[in-house]
Amino acid sequence: MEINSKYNPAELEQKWYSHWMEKGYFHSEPDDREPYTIVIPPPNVTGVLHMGHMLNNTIQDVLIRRARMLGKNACWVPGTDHASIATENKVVQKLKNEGIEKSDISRETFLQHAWEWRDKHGNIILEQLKKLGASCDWNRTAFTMDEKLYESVIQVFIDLYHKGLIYRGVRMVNWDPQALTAVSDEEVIYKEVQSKLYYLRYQVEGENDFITIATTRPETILGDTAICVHPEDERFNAFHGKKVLVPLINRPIPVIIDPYVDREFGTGALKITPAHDINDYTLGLKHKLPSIDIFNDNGTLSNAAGLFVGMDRFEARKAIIPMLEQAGNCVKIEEYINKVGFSERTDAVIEPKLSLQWFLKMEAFAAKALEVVENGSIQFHPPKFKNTYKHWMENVKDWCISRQLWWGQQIPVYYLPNQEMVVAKNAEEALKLANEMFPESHFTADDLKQDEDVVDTWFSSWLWPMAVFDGIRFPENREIKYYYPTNDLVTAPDIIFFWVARMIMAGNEYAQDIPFQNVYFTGIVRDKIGRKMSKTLGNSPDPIDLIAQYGADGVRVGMLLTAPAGNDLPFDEGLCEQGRNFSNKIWNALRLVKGWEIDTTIQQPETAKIATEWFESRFNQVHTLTEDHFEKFRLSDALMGTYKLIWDDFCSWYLEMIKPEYGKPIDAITLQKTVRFFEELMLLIHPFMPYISEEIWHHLQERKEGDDLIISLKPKIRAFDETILAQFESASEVINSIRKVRAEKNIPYRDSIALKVKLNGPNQHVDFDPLISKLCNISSIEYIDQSLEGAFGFVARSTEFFIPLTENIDIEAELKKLHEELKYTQGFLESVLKKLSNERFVAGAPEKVILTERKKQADAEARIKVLEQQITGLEKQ
RNA sequence: GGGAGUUUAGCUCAGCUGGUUCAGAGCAUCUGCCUUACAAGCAGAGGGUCGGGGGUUCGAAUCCCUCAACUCCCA
Repeated sequence: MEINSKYNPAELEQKWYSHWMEKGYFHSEPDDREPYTIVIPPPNVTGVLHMGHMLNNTIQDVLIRRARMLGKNACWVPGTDHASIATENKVVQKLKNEGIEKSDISRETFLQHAWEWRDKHGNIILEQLKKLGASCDWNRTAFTMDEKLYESVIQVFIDLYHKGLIYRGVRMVNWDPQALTAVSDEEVIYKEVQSKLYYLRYQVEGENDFITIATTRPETILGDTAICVHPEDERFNAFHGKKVLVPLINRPIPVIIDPYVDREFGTGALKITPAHDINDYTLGLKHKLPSIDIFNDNGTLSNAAGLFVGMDRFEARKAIIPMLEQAGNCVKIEEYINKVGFSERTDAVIEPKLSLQWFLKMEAFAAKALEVVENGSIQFHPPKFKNTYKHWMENVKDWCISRQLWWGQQIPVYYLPNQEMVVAKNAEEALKLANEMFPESHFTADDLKQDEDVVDTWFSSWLWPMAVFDGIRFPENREIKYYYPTNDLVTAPDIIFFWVARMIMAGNEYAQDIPFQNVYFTGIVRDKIGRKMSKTLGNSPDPIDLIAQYGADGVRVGMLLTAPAGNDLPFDEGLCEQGRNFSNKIWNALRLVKGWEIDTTIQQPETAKIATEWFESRFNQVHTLTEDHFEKFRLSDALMGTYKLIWDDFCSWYLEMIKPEYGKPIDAITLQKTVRFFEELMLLIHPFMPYISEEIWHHLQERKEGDDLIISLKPKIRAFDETILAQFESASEVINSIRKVRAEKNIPYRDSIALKVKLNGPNQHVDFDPLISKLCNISSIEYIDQSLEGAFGFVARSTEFFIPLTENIDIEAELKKLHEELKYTQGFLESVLKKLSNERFVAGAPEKVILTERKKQADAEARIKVLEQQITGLEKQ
């Protein structure tokens, strides 16, 4: 059987993914095994796979595959969220292209379009995850607008309302006067704009004195309800407690005192317009100022403005200046650059606007959610995010949960003609409730008007770990009991509050338990010059192209190699190339092993026996280390450890050690052990490289139906022999030195050489002598008592090695090399002696440290002696 | 403006509560090799006064102070 010398992933990946799916290996049902559960951070249903998803889902797949191989009942629940803002935008846009305006169609019709859109485009991202190899339980694919999740959201809203935690209140939102909707903070783009700073003076009531303020929005003076100065700003002491008149309309407003004012900015006096600026709004609340909303929803001035009613806000700004100048209120105008928010959707200038919204009280939730992180019930990886979390939870603000949109869970509040409201899960119940509350009113269905708004998408995501198991509607059901709390959550730190914290809160409230035990925060994937990868910048490679080019395994390895938890990942295609090269390396190791003829009659050579013993220990040593890395969620270290075990220890050392001479067969014991090692290596690498490991697994042996790697148990950690590992270390030093001599002297590998050894202490590599011979093409190793003259040599630790050659030796060069080494060793010895002669060191340092220093001293002294002997020997020649 | 974090080889990062061989890894670089598994490879090599300064200590990349640069979050 001829195996291609280049590993070709595309075909094999398809083959194995289908096979795993057919066998139902990803599917989980509750049983008596220990569960291991991950819920996917549901990607946006409008999204396509980007590098952030690749990283995030690769990590989840590594964890879930590892859990499966540890014999746990692994369940990874996939799904998407409905992303109300983004999806609604897409649908509005699509309808617009078809000549349909959202305002011209009913809510029902719009939602039909939205569902159509979702059915058509909503699963792209999940299909892409399959290419990556994600072993999600696809039977459990969930969507935040699915009936059970939708109902859970409504149920929770109603419950929290009845608990008095949900209330309706006024709040400043980002208003888009063109789209006539509030937009979220994330949809506001701040741009630097060349504008003007107007200095306006307000007359003190009943006096001929003035106070001057600076503003970029002179038209908003019509909504002013105070002037604010800093309490310690002596320039304004005279104004404390007085009233001033708003220019043009002469409304008297108070001068208030608050340290919020930046004394350096403008004149040090600040106009306060609570209805149109978030900071002013806060100050207004604090000082109990009235709010005067001078704008209509479309950005024109309202009756409340008193002047310019019906005029656009920017027109009004132009119009007011001449009037102010004429009235003598305009002191000066300066050029000024400031940041202005624009709507991502319409590019209209965002107007901060007060509006009536629904809120959820957060304080009690936050306290409990903080506690479970502080007391370690939930662990963050890396732990530094505890600080961020704590800061958020201690400065929590009530959650505005309403959105002026249609795509989402509609708020279950019904308004009655008598200004009252009822909260119920549907119209029938609401009607029933309304008539129970007001029996004399005899309401009919038409009297009830449901709140137009939907809840924030996060208000469904926060229930995700429970709702996917239907644990909100049926808290006692078998699945929620079995799978919840989930084990690990993998997500990005920028949603630590939006999502992570809120899931913890919801878990406390509805399951009386944490939602997960560990939170692994990934970094942000950036491009080579440090920019965040984004669609708008166009600096993100298409992950699907990368997979086509390097294989899913290659890309997975590439992503993980430089992605320690919480650190940003400067992405470089070279990393995927490294991953691909590694696949190829493994592939070629297979070709080598499969190429050997077996001869059951031959004895196992001594070299192979030592090699298998050594590798057995080496494997277990590295295995132990990688397990530790896994436990600490240091996945890139775990991967690198396994990578080097395969590439360096297995391929470069072990296979070379046991390799039969060209054309010669291999003995049965060695081959059988080698195949087993190879299998175990594939078991270790499988979570990182699922495809190639499965493929190799099936090449190594004939497998029975269902004997697949993905469901095999990973090896148990076994003890390892430190002595043989130390011997190898010693032997590898010798081998390296011989190779160096060969390289320096241009001695080709095919020319065998003799090696003479003069021991000056214990022989630390004796068992490996046959391997030294084999790997360095040594014809004979001879132990001698006298230094050999006229030979090349080197000193490893305190043992001298000589390679007799016919070639002339450059004595000068050899001497120079020896002198350098001697000088270095002497310097080293000196520093050790300095330490040891320091009384305070000897008195203060622990016994162990002193012992190692003594050993360093002895080793250095022995080595110096040997080097000096060699030098005198050479000098005699 | 407030808070958090980062600063170790050309790049990306390890380095746990200060103490083993004079600071490690991967990639990149350089040198030599088409050696019959692999040039997507093999065998070697070079490269860091651990951001600057100060301090504590017998001893500091590791603790403290200070300065600087960068990043993120909040405002």
